[in-house]
Amino acid sequence: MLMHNPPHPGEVLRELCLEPLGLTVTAAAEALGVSRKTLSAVLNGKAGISPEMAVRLSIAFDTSAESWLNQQSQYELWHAEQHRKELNVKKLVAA
Amino acid sequence: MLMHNPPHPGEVLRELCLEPLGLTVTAAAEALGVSRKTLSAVLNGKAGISPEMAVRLSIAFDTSAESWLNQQSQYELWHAEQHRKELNVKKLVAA
DNA sequence: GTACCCTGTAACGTATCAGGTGTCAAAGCG
DNA sequence: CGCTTTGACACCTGATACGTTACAGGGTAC
Repeated sequence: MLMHNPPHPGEVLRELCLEPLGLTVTAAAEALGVSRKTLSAVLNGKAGISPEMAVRLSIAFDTSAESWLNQQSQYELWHAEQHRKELNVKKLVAA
Repeated sequence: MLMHNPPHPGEVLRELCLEPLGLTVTAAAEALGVSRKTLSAVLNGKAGISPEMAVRLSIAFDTSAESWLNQQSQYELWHAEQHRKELNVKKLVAA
């Protein structure tokens, strides 16, 4: 299982896509077809990477949409696991 | 890429977890700690598998939360890909 | 027929969240 | 000093996950 808090996918996005290309948030947002705020929110961890956003990233940066979505899933899953004991779930099959 | 419409993860859940164990929706919902309506919505494709639900499933059925979440991601991604051409995204790196 | 259980679903309210528009502070440039 | 650009924030909207309650329909047992 994941032991440590994974970084926001937006953090990875900034380091792996924007910075290497010297792209500003405004320029990247325009290319992606979203508002500056929307991209800004993603980059700062205020919003996740939606399936639609993953497709946008895959087109603009010629990457895999799945990888972005998987990163997002792992991030959300890690946070959900932190509340595992409060879920009050009964086991239906033996562990 | 995915060529065909993937099934709702809820459909898989019903066939792989509920039916083999002879579980009713009511019984499974109670064990999972959610309302019958919530589980029913998932099973019938009216709702997706949330990260929290994935953790619930992993506990109750001793399965991988990741696999459920990945199925959900693939499902959402396939639908998002269907609108790829309407997104108006500019390529920032060569394909 | 009557009673009971299981199911799906509609209506209502809650919380969360992606996204857009508008505004504002800070930094760069004439 | 102005002025543009950039990036972050506040507010509103639409969608969704979840809960409760209630209803209609199909079984099955009595």
